[in-house]
Amino acid sequence: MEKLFRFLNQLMPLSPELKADLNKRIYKRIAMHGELVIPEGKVCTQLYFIRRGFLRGFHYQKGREITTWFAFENDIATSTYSFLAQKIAYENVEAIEDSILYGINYDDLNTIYRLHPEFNYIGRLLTEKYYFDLMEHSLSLQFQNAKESYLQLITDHPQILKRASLGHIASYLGISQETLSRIRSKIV
Amino acid sequence: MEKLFRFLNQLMPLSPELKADLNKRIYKRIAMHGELVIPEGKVCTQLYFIRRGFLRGFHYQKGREITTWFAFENDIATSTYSFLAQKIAYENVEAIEDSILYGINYDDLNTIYRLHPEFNYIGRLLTEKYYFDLMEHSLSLQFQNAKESYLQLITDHPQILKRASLGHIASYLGISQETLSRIRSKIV
DNA sequence: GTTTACATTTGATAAAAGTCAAAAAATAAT
DNA sequence: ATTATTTTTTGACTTTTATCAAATGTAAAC
Repeated sequence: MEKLFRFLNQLMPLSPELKADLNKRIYKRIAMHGELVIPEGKVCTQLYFIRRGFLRGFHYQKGREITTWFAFENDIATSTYSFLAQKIAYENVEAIEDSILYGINYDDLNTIYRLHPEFNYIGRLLTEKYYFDLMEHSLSLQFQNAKESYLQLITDHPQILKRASLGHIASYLGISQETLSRIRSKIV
Repeated sequence: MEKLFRFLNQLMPLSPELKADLNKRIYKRIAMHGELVIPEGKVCTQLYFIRRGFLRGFHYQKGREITTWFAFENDIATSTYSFLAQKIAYENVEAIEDSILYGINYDDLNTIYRLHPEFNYIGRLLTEKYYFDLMEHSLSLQFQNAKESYLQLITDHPQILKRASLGHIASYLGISQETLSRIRSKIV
Protein backbone atom coordinates (compact mmCIF):
# COMPACT_ATOMS: atom_id res chain seq x y z
CA MET A 1 0.00 0.00 0.00
CA GLU A 2 3.08 2.15 0.47
CA LYS A 3 3.32 2.58 -3.29
CA LEU A 4 -0.25 3.84 -3.60
CA PHE A 5 0.33 6.46 -0.93
CA ARG A 6 3.52 7.56 -2.61
CA PHE A 7 1.56 7.90 -5.84
CA LEU A 8 -1.20 9.99 -4.24
CA ASN A 9 1.23 12.02 -2.17
CA GLN A 10 3.05 13.20 -5.24
CA LEU A 11 -0.24 14.63 -6.54
CA MET A 12 -1.02 16.35 -3.25
CA PRO A 13 0.42 15.94 0.26
CA LEU A 14 -1.97 13.76 2.25
CA SER A 15 -2.85 14.69 5.81
CA PRO A 16 -2.41 11.91 8.40
CA GLU A 17 -6.18 11.82 8.91
CA LEU A 18 -6.83 11.39 5.21
CA LYS A 19 -4.19 8.70 5.04
CA ALA A 20 -5.79 6.87 7.96
CA ASP A 21 -9.25 7.11 6.45
CA LEU A 22 -7.98 5.75 3.16
CA ASN A 23 -6.13 2.95 4.92
CA LYS A 24 -9.31 1.85 6.65
CA ARG A 25 -11.18 1.51 3.37
CA ILE A 26 -8.69 0.25 0.81
CA TYR A 27 -8.27 -3.49 0.37
CA LYS A 28 -5.91 -5.67 -1.63
CA ARG A 29 -6.97 -7.97 -4.44
CA ILE A 30 -5.04 -10.45 -6.53
CA ALA A 31 -6.24 -11.12 -10.09
CA MET A 32 -4.76 -13.91 -12.16
CA HIS A 33 -4.11 -13.81 -15.88
CA GLY A 34 -7.43 -14.16 -17.70
CA GLU A 35 -9.53 -13.26 -14.67
CA LEU A 36 -12.54 -11.01 -15.17
CA VAL A 37 -11.93 -8.29 -12.60
CA ILE A 38 -15.14 -6.38 -13.34
CA PRO A 39 -18.00 -7.98 -15.27
CA GLU A 40 -20.57 -6.22 -17.44
CA GLY A 41 -24.27 -6.42 -16.65
CA LYS A 42 -24.31 -4.94 -13.17
CA VAL A 43 -23.35 -1.65 -11.56
CA CYS A 44 -19.61 -1.47 -11.00
CA THR A 45 -18.87 -0.54 -7.40
CA GLN A 46 -15.10 -0.98 -7.30
CA LEU A 47 -12.24 1.25 -8.36
CA TYR A 48 -8.73 -0.21 -8.52
CA PHE A 49 -5.21 1.10 -8.35
CA ILE A 50 -2.83 -1.24 -10.15
CA ARG A 51 0.11 -2.03 -7.93
CA ARG A 52 1.44 -4.52 -10.44
CA GLY A 53 0.13 -6.16 -13.61
CA PHE A 54 -1.76 -5.32 -16.76
CA LEU A 55 -5.51 -4.91 -17.35
CA ARG A 56 -7.73 -4.09 -20.28
CA GLY A 57 -11.27 -2.76 -20.67
CA PHE A 58 -13.44 -4.28 -23.36
CA HIS A 59 -17.00 -4.84 -24.42
CA TYR A 60 -18.90 -6.79 -27.02
CA GLN A 61 -20.07 -5.25 -30.26
CA LYS A 62 -21.75 -7.39 -32.90
CA GLY A 63 -20.48 -10.47 -31.13
CA ARG A 64 -16.88 -9.30 -31.05
CA GLU A 65 -14.65 -8.03 -28.33
CA ILE A 66 -13.62 -4.40 -28.59
CA THR A 67 -10.74 -3.37 -26.36
CA THR A 68 -11.00 0.29 -25.40
CA TRP A 69 -8.09 0.71 -23.00
CA PHE A 70 -5.06 -0.88 -21.40
CA ALA A 71 -3.80 -0.07 -17.91
CA PHE A 72 -0.54 -0.75 -16.08
CA GLU A 73 1.30 -0.31 -12.84
CA ASN A 74 0.33 3.01 -11.20
CA ASP A 75 -2.83 3.35 -13.25
CA ILE A 76 -6.40 3.57 -12.02
CA ALA A 77 -8.80 1.07 -13.55
CA THR A 78 -12.53 0.56 -13.36
CA SER A 79 -15.53 0.17 -15.60
CA THR A 80 -15.43 3.93 -15.90
CA TYR A 81 -18.88 4.93 -17.01
CA SER A 82 -20.58 2.45 -14.75
CA PHE A 83 -18.54 3.39 -11.70
CA LEU A 84 -18.83 7.14 -12.09
CA ALA A 85 -22.47 7.23 -13.14
CA GLN A 86 -23.47 4.17 -11.09
CA LYS A 87 -25.29 2.67 -14.04
CA ILE A 88 -25.24 -0.90 -15.38
CA ALA A 89 -21.84 -1.67 -16.91
CA TYR A 90 -21.51 -2.62 -20.52
CA GLU A 91 -17.74 -2.72 -20.12
CA ASN A 92 -15.68 -5.60 -18.75
CA VAL A 93 -12.29 -5.33 -17.11
CA GLU A 94 -9.92 -8.26 -17.47
CA ALA A 95 -6.47 -8.99 -16.07
CA ILE A 96 -4.21 -9.96 -18.94
CA GLU A 97 -1.29 -10.55 -16.59
CA ASP A 98 -1.25 -11.68 -12.98
CA SER A 99 -1.99 -8.48 -11.10
CA ILE A 100 -1.99 -6.95 -7.65
CA LEU A 101 -4.72 -4.37 -7.14
CA TYR A 102 -5.75 -2.00 -4.39
CA GLY A 103 -9.48 -1.45 -4.40
CA ILE A 104 -11.99 0.92 -2.88
CA ASN A 105 -15.73 0.82 -3.24
CA TYR A 106 -17.94 3.61 -4.47
CA ASP A 107 -19.54 4.52 -1.16
CA ASP A 108 -16.24 4.49 0.67
CA LEU A 109 -14.64 6.72 -1.93
CA ASN A 110 -17.49 9.18 -1.63
CA THR A 111 -17.18 9.12 2.12
CA ILE A 112 -13.54 10.14 1.65
CA TYR A 113 -14.59 12.94 -0.67
CA ARG A 114 -17.12 14.11 1.91
CA LEU A 115 -14.81 13.92 4.93
CA HIS A 116 -11.87 15.43 3.01
CA PRO A 117 -13.10 17.92 0.40
CA GLU A 118 -9.52 18.58 -0.70
CA PHE A 119 -9.39 15.00 -1.98
CA ASN A 120 -11.61 16.21 -4.82
CA TYR A 121 -8.47 17.84 -6.15
CA ILE A 122 -6.89 14.43 -6.67
CA GLY A 123 -10.13 13.20 -8.19
CA ARG A 124 -10.13 16.11 -10.60
CA LEU A 125 -6.47 15.64 -11.50
CA LEU A 126 -6.83 11.94 -12.22
CA THR A 127 -10.00 12.48 -14.24
CA GLU A 128 -8.09 15.06 -16.28
CA LYS A 129 -5.22 12.64 -16.84
CA TYR A 130 -7.55 9.96 -18.17
CA TYR A 131 -9.30 12.58 -20.25
CA PHE A 132 -5.98 13.33 -21.97
CA ASP A 133 -5.30 9.64 -22.57
CA LEU A 134 -8.71 9.18 -24.10
CA MET A 135 -8.29 12.29 -26.21
CA GLU A 136 -5.06 10.95 -27.65
CA HIS A 137 -6.67 7.61 -28.46
CA SER A 138 -9.72 9.28 -29.94
CA LEU A 139 -7.68 11.60 -32.17
CA SER A 140 -5.72 8.65 -33.46
CA LEU A 141 -8.97 6.89 -34.35
CA GLN A 142 -10.45 9.97 -35.96
CA PHE A 143 -7.90 11.04 -38.50
CA GLN A 144 -5.21 8.43 -38.85
CA ASN A 145 -5.25 5.38 -41.06
CA ALA A 146 -4.36 1.92 -39.81
CA LYS A 147 -0.64 2.22 -40.42
CA GLU A 148 -0.32 5.66 -38.86
CA SER A 149 -2.22 4.54 -35.75
CA TYR A 150 0.08 1.56 -35.39
CA LEU A 151 3.23 3.61 -35.80
CA GLN A 152 2.02 6.04 -33.18
CA LEU A 153 1.34 3.19 -30.78
CA ILE A 154 4.88 1.93 -31.31
CA THR A 155 6.39 5.25 -30.32
CA ASP A 156 3.91 6.33 -27.64
CA HIS A 157 3.03 3.03 -25.99
CA PRO A 158 5.70 0.39 -26.56
CA GLN A 159 4.51 -1.30 -23.35
CA ILE A 160 1.16 -2.11 -24.88
CA LEU A 161 2.84 -3.57 -27.92
CA LYS A 162 5.03 -5.82 -25.85
CA ARG A 163 2.41 -7.04 -23.46
CA ALA A 164 -0.91 -7.23 -25.36
CA SER A 165 -1.93 -9.72 -28.03
CA LEU A 166 -2.34 -8.81 -31.68
CA GLY A 167 -6.10 -9.20 -31.53
CA HIS A 168 -6.45 -6.88 -28.55
CA ILE A 169 -4.20 -4.28 -30.12
CA ALA A 170 -6.07 -4.44 -33.43
CA SER A 171 -9.46 -3.82 -31.86
CA TYR A 172 -7.94 -1.05 -29.72
CA LEU A 173 -6.80 0.63 -32.95
CA GLY A 174 -10.20 0.06 -34.55
CA ILE A 175 -8.88 -2.23 -37.29
CA SER A 176 -9.08 -5.94 -38.04
CA GLN A 177 -6.47 -8.32 -36.80
CA GLU A 178 -5.51 -9.34 -40.34
CA THR A 179 -4.88 -5.76 -41.35
CA LEU A 180 -2.66 -5.24 -38.33
CA SER A 181 -0.74 -8.38 -39.11
CA ARG A 182 -0.12 -7.23 -42.68
CA ILE A 183 0.99 -3.78 -41.56
CA ARG A 184 3.38 -5.31 -39.10
CA SER A 185 4.91 -7.63 -41.70
CA LYS A 186 5.60 -4.71 -44.00
CA ILE A 187 7.25 -2.61 -41.30
CA VAL A 188 9.68 -5.14 -39.82
CA MET B 1 -24.51 35.66 -15.36
CA GLU B 2 -27.61 34.47 -13.52
CA LYS B 3 -27.79 31.45 -15.82
CA LEU B 4 -24.23 30.39 -15.07
CA PHE B 5 -24.87 30.48 -11.35
CA ARG B 6 -28.03 28.49 -11.78
CA PHE B 7 -26.02 25.94 -13.75
CA LEU B 8 -23.29 25.67 -11.09
CA ASN B 9 -25.75 25.72 -8.24
CA GLN B 10 -27.54 22.68 -9.53
CA LEU B 11 -24.23 20.79 -9.38
CA MET B 12 -23.50 21.95 -5.84
CA PRO B 13 -24.99 24.73 -3.70
CA LEU B 14 -22.62 27.72 -3.85
CA SER B 15 -21.80 29.62 -0.69
CA PRO B 16 -22.29 33.41 -0.87
CA GLU B 17 -18.50 33.89 -0.57
CA LEU B 18 -17.80 31.51 -3.44
CA LYS B 19 -20.42 33.25 -5.51
CA ALA B 20 -18.87 36.64 -4.79
CA ASP B 21 -15.39 35.40 -5.63
CA LEU B 22 -16.60 33.97 -8.91
CA ASN B 23 -18.47 37.15 -9.70
CA LYS B 24 -15.32 39.19 -9.25
CA ARG B 25 -13.38 37.09 -11.76
CA ILE B 26 -15.83 36.11 -14.46
CA TYR B 27 -16.22 38.38 -17.45
CA LYS B 28 -18.54 38.46 -20.44
CA ARG B 29 -17.41 38.06 -24.04
CA ILE B 30 -19.31 38.25 -27.29
CA ALA B 31 -18.06 36.18 -30.23
CA MET B 32 -19.49 36.60 -33.70
CA HIS B 33 -20.07 33.86 -36.24
CA GLY B 34 -16.72 32.82 -37.69
CA GLU B 35 -14.67 34.40 -34.91
CA LEU B 36 -11.67 32.48 -33.58
CA VAL B 37 -12.33 32.44 -29.86
CA ILE B 38 -9.12 30.60 -28.96
CA PRO B 39 -6.22 30.33 -31.40
CA GLU B 40 -3.62 27.57 -31.60
CA GLY B 41 0.07 28.30 -31.14
CA LYS B 42 0.05 29.77 -27.65
CA VAL B 43 -0.97 28.64 -24.21
CA CYS B 44 -4.73 28.91 -23.74
CA THR B 45 -5.51 30.83 -20.58
CA GLN B 46 -9.28 31.19 -20.88
CA LEU B 47 -12.16 28.87 -20.06
CA TYR B 48 -15.64 29.73 -21.28
CA PHE B 49 -19.17 28.92 -20.27
CA ILE B 50 -21.52 29.22 -23.23
CA ARG B 51 -24.50 31.35 -22.31
CA ARG B 52 -25.77 31.29 -25.87
CA GLY B 53 -24.39 30.15 -29.22
CA PHE B 54 -22.46 27.31 -30.78
CA LEU B 55 -18.70 26.63 -30.83
CA ARG B 56 -16.43 23.97 -32.25
CA GLY B 57 -12.90 22.79 -31.52
CA PHE B 58 -10.67 21.93 -34.44
CA HIS B 59 -7.09 21.58 -35.52
CA TYR B 60 -5.14 21.09 -38.69
CA GLN B 61 -3.92 17.70 -39.82
CA LYS B 62 -2.18 17.29 -43.17
CA GLY B 63 -3.47 20.69 -44.15
CA ARG B 64 -7.08 19.93 -43.34
CA GLU B 65 -9.36 20.99 -40.56
CA ILE B 66 -10.40 18.25 -38.17
CA THR B 67 -13.34 19.13 -35.92
CA THR B 68 -13.12 17.27 -32.62
CA TRP B 69 -16.05 18.68 -30.69
CA PHE B 70 -19.11 20.92 -30.77
CA ALA B 71 -20.45 22.85 -27.77
CA PHE B 72 -23.74 24.60 -27.04
CA GLU B 73 -25.61 26.63 -24.50
CA ASN B 74 -24.69 25.51 -20.96
CA ASP B 75 -21.49 23.81 -22.10
CA ILE B 76 -17.96 24.57 -21.02
CA ALA B 77 -15.51 25.23 -23.84
CA THR B 78 -11.78 25.74 -24.02
CA SER B 79 -8.74 24.42 -25.82
CA THR B 80 -8.87 21.60 -23.33
CA TYR B 81 -5.41 20.13 -23.33
CA SER B 82 -3.73 23.50 -23.51
CA PHE B 83 -5.82 25.02 -20.75
CA LEU B 84 -5.55 22.13 -18.32
CA ALA B 85 -1.90 21.34 -18.94
CA GLN B 86 -0.88 24.96 -19.69
CA LYS B 87 0.97 23.85 -22.79
CA ILE B 88 0.98 25.36 -26.28
CA ALA B 89 -2.40 24.80 -27.94
CA TYR B 90 -2.65 22.85 -31.17
CA GLU B 91 -6.44 23.20 -31.00
CA ASN B 92 -8.49 26.19 -32.15
CA VAL B 93 -11.92 27.15 -30.87
CA GLU B 94 -14.26 28.92 -33.27
CA ALA B 95 -17.73 30.39 -32.85
CA ILE B 96 -19.94 29.00 -35.58
CA GLU B 97 -22.89 31.06 -34.42
CA ASP B 98 -22.99 34.45 -32.73
CA SER B 99 -22.32 33.57 -29.10
CA ILE B 100 -22.37 34.99 -25.61
CA LEU B 101 -19.65 33.61 -23.36
CA TYR B 102 -18.68 33.93 -19.71
CA GLY B 103 -14.95 33.55 -19.27
CA ILE B 104 -12.49 33.02 -16.49
CA ASN B 105 -8.75 32.87 -16.78
CA TYR B 106 -6.51 30.05 -15.59
CA ASP B 107 -4.97 31.81 -12.61
CA ASP B 108 -8.30 33.14 -11.41
CA LEU B 109 -9.86 29.69 -11.66
CA ASN B 110 -7.03 28.22 -9.63
CA THR B 111 -7.39 30.96 -7.07
CA ILE B 112 -11.01 29.89 -6.73
CA TYR B 113 -9.94 26.26 -6.31
CA ARG B 114 -7.47 27.32 -3.63
CA LEU B 115 -9.82 29.60 -1.72
CA HIS B 116 -12.72 27.15 -2.01
CA PRO B 117 -11.46 23.55 -2.05
CA GLU B 118 -15.02 22.27 -2.40
CA PHE B 119 -15.13 23.85 -5.83
CA ASN B 120 -12.87 20.99 -6.94
CA TYR B 121 -16.00 18.88 -6.70
CA ILE B 122 -17.58 20.88 -9.52
CA GLY B 123 -14.32 20.64 -11.44
CA ARG B 124 -14.31 16.89 -11.03
CA LEU B 125 -17.96 16.56 -12.00
CA LEU B 126 -17.56 18.62 -15.17
CA THR B 127 -14.38 16.80 -16.14
CA GLU B 128 -16.28 13.53 -15.75
CA LYS B 129 -19.13 14.80 -17.91
CA TYR B 130 -16.75 15.72 -20.71
CA TYR B 131 -14.99 12.42 -20.25
CA PHE B 132 -18.29 10.65 -20.96
CA ASP B 133 -18.94 12.77 -24.04
CA LEU B 134 -15.49 12.02 -25.37
CA MET B 135 -15.90 8.33 -24.62
CA GLU B 136 -19.09 8.21 -26.63
CA HIS B 137 -17.45 9.96 -29.57
CA SER B 138 -14.38 7.76 -29.34
CA LEU B 139 -16.39 4.54 -29.25
CA SER B 140 -18.30 5.62 -32.30
CA LEU B 141 -15.02 6.25 -34.14
CA GLN B 142 -13.54 2.97 -33.02
CA PHE B 143 -16.05 0.38 -34.06
CA GLN B 144 -18.72 1.93 -36.22
CA ASN B 145 -18.62 2.45 -39.94
CA ALA B 146 -19.48 5.76 -41.57
CA LYS B 147 -23.20 5.09 -41.85
CA GLU B 148 -23.58 3.82 -38.30
CA SER B 149 -21.74 6.84 -36.91
CA TYR B 150 -24.01 9.16 -38.84
CA LEU B 151 -27.18 7.40 -37.73
CA GLN B 152 -26.04 7.60 -34.14
CA LEU B 153 -25.38 11.30 -34.51
CA ILE B 154 -28.91 11.79 -35.84
CA THR B 155 -30.47 10.16 -32.80
CA ASP B 156 -28.04 11.35 -30.11
CA HIS B 157 -27.16 14.85 -31.31
CA PRO B 158 -29.79 16.26 -33.65
CA GLN B 159 -28.66 19.76 -32.60
CA ILE B 160 -25.25 19.22 -34.18
CA LEU B 161 -26.89 18.05 -37.38
CA LYS B 162 -29.09 21.09 -37.59
CA ARG B 163 -26.50 23.66 -36.75
CA ALA B 164 -23.15 22.47 -38.15
CA SER B 165 -22.06 22.28 -41.77
CA LEU B 166 -21.58 19.04 -43.66
CA GLY B 167 -17.81 19.46 -43.78
CA HIS B 168 -17.55 19.98 -40.04
CA ILE B 169 -19.77 17.03 -39.28
CA ALA B 170 -17.85 14.77 -41.66
CA SER B 171 -14.50 15.51 -40.07
CA TYR B 172 -16.07 15.09 -36.63
CA LEU B 173 -17.17 11.60 -37.68
CA GLY B 174 -13.75 10.89 -39.14
CA ILE B 175 -14.98 10.52 -42.72
CA SER B 176 -14.73 12.56 -45.90
CA GLN B 177 -17.35 15.09 -46.81
CA GLU B 178 -18.21 13.25 -50.02
CA THR B 179 -18.84 10.02 -48.16
CA LEU B 180 -21.14 11.80 -45.72
CA SER B 181 -23.02 13.42 -48.56
CA ARG B 182 -23.57 10.04 -50.22
CA ILE B 183 -24.73 8.42 -46.98
CA ARG B 184 -27.17 11.22 -46.41
CA SER B 185 -28.63 10.96 -49.92
CA LYS B 186 -29.31 7.25 -49.44
CA ILE B 187 -31.01 7.73 -46.08
CA VAL B 188 -33.46 10.51 -46.89
C1' DG C 1 7.58 -35.66 -27.71
C1' DT C 2 2.96 -35.51 -29.29
C1' DT C 3 -1.41 -33.62 -29.00
C1' DT C 4 -4.42 -29.86 -28.37
C1' DA C 5 -5.63 -25.23 -28.15
C1' DC C 6 -4.85 -20.72 -29.40
C1' DA C 7 -2.63 -16.87 -31.98
C1' DT C 8 -0.77 -15.11 -36.12
C1' DT C 9 0.00 -14.94 -40.97
C1' DT C 10 -1.17 -15.31 -45.77
C1' DG C 11 -4.21 -15.43 -49.91
C1' DA C 12 -8.23 -14.30 -52.65
C1' DT C 13 -11.98 -11.41 -52.97
C1' DA C 14 -15.49 -7.95 -51.66
C1' DA C 15 -16.90 -3.88 -49.50
C1' DA C 16 -16.10 0.60 -47.73
C1' DA C 17 -14.24 4.85 -48.02
C1' DG C 18 -10.96 8.28 -50.14
C1' DT C 19 -9.54 11.32 -53.95
C1' DC C 20 -9.93 14.49 -57.64
C1' DA C 21 -12.75 17.08 -60.60
C1' DA C 22 -16.81 19.13 -62.01
C1' DA C 23 -21.74 20.25 -61.62
C1' DA C 24 -25.53 21.79 -58.97
C1' DA C 25 -27.56 24.03 -55.10
C1' DA C 26 -27.77 27.20 -51.46
C1' DT C 27 -26.24 31.64 -49.28
C1' DA C 28 -24.52 35.97 -49.10
C1' DA C 29 -23.22 40.40 -51.27
C1' DT C 30 -24.04 44.04 -54.39
C1' DA D 1 -32.64 40.49 -59.11
C1' DT D 2 -28.10 39.42 -60.41
C1' DT D 3 -23.64 38.16 -59.35
C1' DA D 4 -20.33 36.11 -56.50
C1' DT D 5 -19.06 32.90 -53.02
C1' DT D 6 -19.47 28.92 -50.47
C1' DT D 7 -21.40 24.47 -49.62
C1' DT D 8 -23.16 20.21 -51.13
C1' DT D 9 -23.78 16.67 -54.47
C1' DT D 10 -22.47 13.55 -58.13
C1' DG D 11 -19.35 10.78 -61.15
C1' DA D 12 -15.31 8.01 -62.24
C1' DC D 13 -11.72 5.86 -60.35
C1' DT D 14 -8.21 4.35 -56.72
C1' DT D 15 -6.84 2.97 -52.34
C1' DT D 16 -7.62 1.07 -48.03
C1' DT D 17 -9.52 -2.09 -45.15
C1' DA D 18 -12.72 -6.00 -44.06
C1' DT D 19 -14.08 -10.67 -44.65
C1' DC D 20 -13.73 -15.55 -45.09
C1' DA D 21 -10.92 -19.45 -45.31
C1' DA D 22 -6.93 -21.92 -44.87
C1' DA D 23 -2.19 -22.48 -43.43
C1' DT D 24 1.34 -21.81 -40.32
C1' DG D 25 3.36 -20.90 -35.95
C1' DT D 26 3.55 -21.02 -30.83
C1' DA D 27 2.75 -22.42 -26.37
C1' DA D 28 0.64 -25.14 -22.95
C1' DA D 29 -1.04 -29.80 -21.43
C1' DC D 30 -0.64 -34.48 -21.26
